[in-house]
This record gives sequence, structure tokens and C-alpha cells, in this order.
Amino acid sequence: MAAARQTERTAASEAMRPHDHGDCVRRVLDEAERRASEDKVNFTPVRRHALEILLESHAAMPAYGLLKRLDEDGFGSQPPVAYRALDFLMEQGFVHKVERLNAFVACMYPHETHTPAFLICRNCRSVAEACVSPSPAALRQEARAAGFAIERSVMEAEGLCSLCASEGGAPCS
Amino acid sequence: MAAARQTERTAASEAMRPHDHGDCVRRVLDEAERRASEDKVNFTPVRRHALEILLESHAAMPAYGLLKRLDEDGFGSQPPVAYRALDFLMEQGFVHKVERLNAFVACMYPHETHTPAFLICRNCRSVAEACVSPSPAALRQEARAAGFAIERSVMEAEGLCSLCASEGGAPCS
DNA sequence: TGCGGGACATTATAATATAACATTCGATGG
DNA sequence: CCATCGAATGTTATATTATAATGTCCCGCA
Repeated sequence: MAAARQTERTAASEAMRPHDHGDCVRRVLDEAERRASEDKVNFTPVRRHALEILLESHAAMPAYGLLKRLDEDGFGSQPPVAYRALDFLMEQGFVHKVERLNAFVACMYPHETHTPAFLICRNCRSVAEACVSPSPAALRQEARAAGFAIERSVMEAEGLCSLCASEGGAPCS
Repeated sequence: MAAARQTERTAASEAMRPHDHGDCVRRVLDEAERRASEDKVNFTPVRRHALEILLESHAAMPAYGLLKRLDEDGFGSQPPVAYRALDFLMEQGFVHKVERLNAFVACMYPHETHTPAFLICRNCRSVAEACVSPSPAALRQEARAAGFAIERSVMEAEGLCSLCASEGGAPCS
């Protein structure tokens, strides 16, 4: 079973394993660039840099952590700097908010509309984004029965990632 | 189809329709009482009253809204009053936090362990809790592939409830 | 060239949540 | 009986997250 698990890889599982993170960054940044120009939205320096910062890691970053980085890099120190960039990035679907953490992660699937689903490590705050179909059937059915129109949905699962489980709790990348 | 929808009722759908709310309250309160004494946990007046307040409506209530009510009813005015009661109620599974709203709702299924799933009206903040099996298959599989141990999970869907859709946006109960 | 709108700057404040430490009080064992 | 231990609560302070409100800049375009 351990062997089977070794070979059983999904997009989400990569985030919590050693991997070539440069690939993640390039892939997502390229796609965002492409989409922004395609949609004729204004991918300004502060917005781009905010995305770059969030892409540095799969860990979720709080708004004020992002703000600190943006400030260090000369983009201003006031909360609206970060929140405006985040609003833009979320509108474009380049970034998700992880509600459980009040923190933000770059979307690893910026090329498709989807219901984000997160595996959130309670220890290191790593966030793996899983690729899940828009609203799972069970919820869709409840919504229909209630006459409720789902506009967007999210799934968040909290637990312990494999690194933290094996290392007994040290923070990971 | 409208007719079909009329007769298609689920537990979640009741929360967003006219219903005998006294039933909800009694059912949940009785069950909580029973579980608390069974588990020998200390269901103190402030804790009980916090649950009663949350049970008054299916709308999610922010911690400071709860605090205000508790204060009015003589339980103290400082944030820890509310947060401590909420911590207790959440530990017992009597209350869920709706992360999307940073607000709290009484659990409508205190008798079973489950993955809470919410239909959240963006207009009136009504929250219908759907009964969903522990972690949907898709996420469970991702978690297994990632070696991630899910400890708890939640699904949150935001949209417009039928009352708000028909009334054009007025708050509902 | 004026004006309309998006982006950004600046100031202030609101809303949410926790830390840290003191006090009370009842259960339990010596 | 009384020491003491822990759970619950009281109290003060502060940390963290987020938005409101207003003004400025600048670019595209009629």
C-alpha cells in the first residue's frame, strides 16, 4: 500500500511533496499573463508582484504578510495596497482566499473555472488545491431543493500534511 | 418543475422556507442537553444561553453580535465571554463556524458527526446546513494521494436563497 | 481639451480574535 | 476539615483582519 501511495500522484498531492516549484510558478504566471491580456484587464506591477509573492510558496499568506512584502518591495505600506491587489487577483481567479485561515493562495488552476477545494495543514499552513468539479452533487441537490442559487462554493479540509506528520510538526516550505 | 420543487424537501431546504422554528429549537436544545449530560461536560448558563441565542434564527451570527446579546442578558461584555462560549459549543459540535462570514450557526444535526455543508445567502446571511457525508470522495482521494490526514472539513456555497431572489433582496428571517 | 473612469494614495476606523493573568468555586483526596 | 487542583469565569490589554471615505493621478477618447 505504501508503494501504491508512492505512485499515486495527483495535482493536489504535488503541493505537499518536494517538487520543482519553479514549474508551478512559471506555469501559473504565464497563464495569468495570457489570460489578463486576453481579457484586457490591467495587470499592473503591484498586482503582478502580489501574485509573484503568493506564488513563492504553497502556504497560505495573510493579507498583512503580503502587505509587508509589497511594502519592502516599494509598493506602499497601507492595507488597501494589499487588499486591492487581492481583490483584483481573486476577481480574475488567480488567487483564492482560504477562509479557514483568513489567508490567500495563488490558484494552481487558473485556466479553468472550478470549485476550489483545499487540503490545509493545520501545522505548516501548506495549502494543496485539489481539482474538484463545480459543486458536488450532494450540495447541488440540497440547493435545488431549497430553491437556492449557488454562485460559488468552496471546500476546505483541515488536517496534517505528510511532511508535518513525519517530521512531528516542523514547518515545511 | 415548479411543482416538483415544491414537494422536494430536504432538511437543508427547510431552513430557507417558512417552517415551525420552535421545532428546530426544541429538537436541537433537547439533543444538546442530552449529549452534554451524557458526555459529562459542563453545560453552564452562559454556554446554554449562547446556544439559545444562536438557535433563534438560521442566520449566521457574528461573535460580537452574540456578545451583545449575552451582555444584554447579563453575562458580561468582554469578547472572551462570547469566544469562550463559542469554543465550547464548537468543541461539542453544537455550533459551526461559517468561515465565509466569520459568523456562527447552531448545528441542526447535533446528533451525528458529519461534514458541515452550508448554503449561505449573500443577501440575508441565512445559512442552511445540508447533511453531507464526511469528506466527499473526490477530496478524500486527493488527500490519500497527498498523504494528507483530513481531520475535519467543511463545504460552503454562497448564493441567493429563494426568498431573497423573489423579494429582490430584502432581509429574511 | 475636457471629461470619465480605473488605479492608486492616504487617513481613519471598524470588525474579528486572542493573550495573559487574576479570581472563584466546587470536587477530590489527604 | 482543609489543601489543592482544575475548570470556568472575570478583567485588561492588544493583535489581527478588513473596509470606509476621500482625494489625486493619469490615460484614453469623444
